[in-house]
Amino acid sequence: MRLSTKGRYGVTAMMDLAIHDNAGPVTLADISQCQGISLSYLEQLFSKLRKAGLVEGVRGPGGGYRLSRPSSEINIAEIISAVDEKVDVTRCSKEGNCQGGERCLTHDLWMELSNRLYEFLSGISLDQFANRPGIHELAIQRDKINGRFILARRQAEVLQQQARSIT
Amino acid sequence: MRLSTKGRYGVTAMMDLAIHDNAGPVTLADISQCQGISLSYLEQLFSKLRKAGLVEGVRGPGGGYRLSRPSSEINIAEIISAVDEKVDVTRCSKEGNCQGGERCLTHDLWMELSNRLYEFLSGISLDQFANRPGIHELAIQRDKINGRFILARRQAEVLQQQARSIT
DNA sequence: ATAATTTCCTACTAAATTACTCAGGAATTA
DNA sequence: TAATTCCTGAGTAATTTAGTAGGAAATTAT
Repeated sequence: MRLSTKGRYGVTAMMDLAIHDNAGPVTLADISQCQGISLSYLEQLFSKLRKAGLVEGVRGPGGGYRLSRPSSEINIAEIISAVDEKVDVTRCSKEGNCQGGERCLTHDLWMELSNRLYEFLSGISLDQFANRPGIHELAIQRDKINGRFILARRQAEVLQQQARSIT
Repeated sequence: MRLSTKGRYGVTAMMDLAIHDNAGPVTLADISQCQGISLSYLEQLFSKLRKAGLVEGVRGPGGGYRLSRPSSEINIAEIISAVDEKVDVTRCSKEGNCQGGERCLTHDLWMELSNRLYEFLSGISLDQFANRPGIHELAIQRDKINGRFILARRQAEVLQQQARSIT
């Protein structure tokens, strides 16, 4: 059993979006800098996440990515199977050359196992991790260290809009 | 998330041992032929299974492998982590360059997730699959098709011993 | 004693996957 | 118009997977 870096990156990045969800879109440049993942690689991963309908991209300055659903409605299984290829079951299903029922036997075994695995992972939602006590504070603290002022930026935008409405 | 062929082969082969457990050691040649896995590759996998204390090898004619514990005391997690390398957690633990607590955050996330995953898989024992209704009959039927007379062979041995004890 | 059968061990290799880099295009905002 | 961001595709080095090859050591049957 292997939890590939691909899947890890995917979930970690989605965690990041979940934490900064109320503060506007998150840029891949920020995630790249904070987590030490190459920007282009992140772009490829997010291309898959977007195609799976998990995130939405916003182009242009001030843009970035945001979750397309609330984090309580996104589970780990979805993320991993969007980014990684799906768990593939026995050869049997591909080649279809079941010999005397034997192949079908192990086929069923793996079907059941991967189903149960999927069920298990889909029972864990993103917000279950993102909303754990103390995490938000930690995230803000870390953002400051990494020179990532997403919340401050958001606040500045709000103030600018207020200023505009006055003039 | 990927369930590598390595892990699949491992579990499938162990299933085979579990099913034929009461009929003496199972040769890798039999498994190789039945499941279409290369013999040398199986040998490598079983080397790992043996080092993990899951199977015992018996050399010479009539030899093979047998489970070193009853199949009810062997679980899927053990097999997979014996054959596959272990689930590795974030880079953090390796390089130890946690920046401002951020890396440690995702580290904890993955630790928890992989722990839960491991717990889940270790809750599924080998005999849970091997002793499902109808499987034993299917296995015997399949063995005949593949020219695999392990039960017959065992019976012959018993008869020979009886014959010897008479003379 | 010899031959056959099996595990056991090590080193090599082709194919696939992973984790990137690079080079640019398209949309949006300042 | 310039800057910023997403978006796309093509290429690439390192690693892993899945398998070959060749043999040594232990055991049993003849």
